[in-house]
Amino acid sequence: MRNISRPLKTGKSLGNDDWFSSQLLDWYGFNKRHLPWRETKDPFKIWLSEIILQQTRVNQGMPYYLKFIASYQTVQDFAQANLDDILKLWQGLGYYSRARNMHQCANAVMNHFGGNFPDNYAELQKLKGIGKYTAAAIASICFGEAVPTVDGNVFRVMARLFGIAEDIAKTSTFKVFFDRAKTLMPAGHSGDFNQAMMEFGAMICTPKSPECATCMFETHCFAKSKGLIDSLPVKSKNVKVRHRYFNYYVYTHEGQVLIRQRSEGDIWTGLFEFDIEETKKSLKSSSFEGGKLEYSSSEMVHQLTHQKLHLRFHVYEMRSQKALVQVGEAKQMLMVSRERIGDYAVPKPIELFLNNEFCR
DNA sequence: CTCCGGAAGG
DNA sequence: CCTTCCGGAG
Repeated sequence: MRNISRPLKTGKSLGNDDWFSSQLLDWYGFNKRHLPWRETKDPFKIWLSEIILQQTRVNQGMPYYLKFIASYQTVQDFAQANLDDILKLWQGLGYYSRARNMHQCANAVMNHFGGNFPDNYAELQKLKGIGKYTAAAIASICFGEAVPTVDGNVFRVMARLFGIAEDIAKTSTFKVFFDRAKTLMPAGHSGDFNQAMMEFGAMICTPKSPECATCMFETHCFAKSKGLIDSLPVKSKNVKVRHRYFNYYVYTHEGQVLIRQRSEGDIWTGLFEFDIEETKKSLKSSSFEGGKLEYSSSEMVHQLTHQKLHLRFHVYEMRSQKALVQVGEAKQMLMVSRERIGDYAVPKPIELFLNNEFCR
């Protein structure tokens, strides 16, 4: 990438008229990454990319964006798709409610807006999965509306440059950043300005070890001059991790296996898994008497922000096909062949088990 | 291990 | 206002 950071003219201050935005847009023009969703203003593609990029870095989201665009060219295609197929494409990306909300959103666009996304900030926010951030992204990029996208990057860039020390975890702080960002937006360039702010936060003003040496705002940056780079933005946190113990029972017979779709109200809604017994304390050794225990895996740990999952897999070989069918009916499970498990969306640790231990 | 991050639901 | 939803990077 070219480094086009330029020294600042003297006598200018950040946030003064459009000096800040012209510097930022200049930097963006030379240094932006050329990403597929930056080649279009199609609301469907912008919507898709923005939902994928929520809580997800570009490098991780890219293959998913390409898969989705290859499978669904329009919001109509997406709306008509089967939710299970969408979840399968989404597998591994996390926060699966995003995929379910997208399906609802696409159907609302078809049924209430004639297949066209609404063209403004307020209406966009009425759609499932579209909040203030995504509505601002679509409204500014696709329709030129002057609304700022305040995401983690924007919080960080502005908190550091301007020395805004309000706690970004508090809801009320959002308006402080939103209003300030809006005053900085250059007329007629809201989409590029928003993308430039976020790109700058992702490439230069990063959470850890930002590239202050190549930053064109270095000499005017509040945090840099005060030595507060590592303490801005201010973000309170209250993380208490809950331990959970998932005992999985994998019932098999001659290449057939039983799986079940997870219901609402917990993690991994809509994804498939094996028969599960959740225990309070530690994992159980084994408990199923209906088949021959072939194998028990070692404990697998899967760390989420608020949960630490302890998983163990017990593989049982049933005596007969009939026995397997009976268990499946009793436990309301679906019988599939090992080769077809890949057609179903599964959580990350199940995918790891399948790839590393079960289907080898 | 810790940290990061939009939207929904309570 | 607070908590929950997920996986990857450092």
